[in-house]
Amino acid sequence: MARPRAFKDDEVLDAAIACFWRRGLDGTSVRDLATQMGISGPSLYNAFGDKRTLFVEALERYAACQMRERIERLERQKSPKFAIQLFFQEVISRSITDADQRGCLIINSALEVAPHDRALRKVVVGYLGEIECFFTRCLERAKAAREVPRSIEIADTARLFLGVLIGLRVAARAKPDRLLLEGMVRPALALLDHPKSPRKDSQPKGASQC
Amino acid sequence: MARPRAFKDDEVLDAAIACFWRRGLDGTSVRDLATQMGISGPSLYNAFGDKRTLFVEALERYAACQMRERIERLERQKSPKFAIQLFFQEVISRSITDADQRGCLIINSALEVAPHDRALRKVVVGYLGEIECFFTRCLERAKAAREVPRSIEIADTARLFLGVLIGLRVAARAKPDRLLLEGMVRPALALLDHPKSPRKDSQPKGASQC
DNA sequence: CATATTGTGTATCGAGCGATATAATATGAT
DNA sequence: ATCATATTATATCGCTCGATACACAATATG
Repeated sequence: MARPRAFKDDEVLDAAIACFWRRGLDGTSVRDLATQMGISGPSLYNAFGDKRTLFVEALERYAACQMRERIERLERQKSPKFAIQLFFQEVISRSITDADQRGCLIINSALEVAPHDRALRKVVVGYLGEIECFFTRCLERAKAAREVPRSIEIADTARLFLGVLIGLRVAARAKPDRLLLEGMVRPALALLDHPKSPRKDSQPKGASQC
Repeated sequence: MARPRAFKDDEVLDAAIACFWRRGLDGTSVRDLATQMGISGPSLYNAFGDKRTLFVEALERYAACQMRERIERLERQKSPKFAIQLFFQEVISRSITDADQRGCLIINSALEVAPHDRALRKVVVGYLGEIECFFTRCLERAKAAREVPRSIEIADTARLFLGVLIGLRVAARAKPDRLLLEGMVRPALALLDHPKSPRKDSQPKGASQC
């Protein structure tokens, strides 16, 4: 029995995500947020508490709309091995396309805010764990389906993929170069191929440029 | 023919490194810097220009004293394969020991400042390139010495190691857990082992905890 | 319609930011 | 010793930060 909101929470939250994604938590001012969200400062505080709380909600919505969306969509693939390949292909594609070089909000937060904020660290670690579990599930299914070599160590390989993903997204913020990013991923994905598969082994010769 | 500095540039620069390493460029105030460096604000500006210039110099000194020191020291190892293994072992050890979870200043900067600062991006990309080249050189030597399988693709494997290193250092800032970090690295380093090596293949069974 | 309750916009709070004007201080060259 | 020059500390600049006090606007219930 009072005046209703003049905006939808999810829509302004998307604008907040855009801000935090580009500039991080500290790099985004409340004024930036209010402007991009199309509301005024006090409305922001009234609806979301304070800046940090808004960040937590934006991060959660990001996780749902970006990370989990991709995971669930790819996991509907018939081939779990192909799901993993598509995952990296998609991330690389996004990374070299994005003009703002935003990377991944979760991974950006792992570096920016996790070390200084215990509560947020737990949240971020949880999201990273979800990604690792996606890899784990895919690897289990792939192994059961004989899509990958029997010798693969699932837990460690999932951790490797998580590491490569993080490395990929961070490297892309500084150097969004397709050669670099695909080169990073290729030897990791090659672990999924059967060792006796057809060898197209010819490698470019010559000394390195170092 | 004037009043001499009351401090040594390198010493106060080390204090500046400590600040930037813990809190980043934006997270460190000039007052923090001056206090930790043991000098006053105007002295800082007189000696180093402005905050960003100080950061560039601190980053360069970090690269010299931390990154290149490790690279050059490990490259004096007889075995290039062992050099790579030691590299990761050392980084993991530091990562889980560091109470402040500072990670690597270069990698932190790749994420914090590189996307928004063209000049600094080139600097950071240069440092990352030095790391990649370290891996490349080690792999070339290892291959020539038959320490690693002939089938290894040097360029991509070096990129993978760079990616895993970045992933490792970022993940460690959020979750400095030995199991996770060593698990990440293990399958990557396993690429360096000869495929026919003794199989200690027994893997822990059971479903994952996801 | 009247009232209670909530959302909104203007204007502003104190605090901290990066950077400096100013003047006193300390040294090498003459 | 004196001067020229560079370094130093105090105090403060204008600005932006996150967060709010306040008054007004809009709706559900009586």
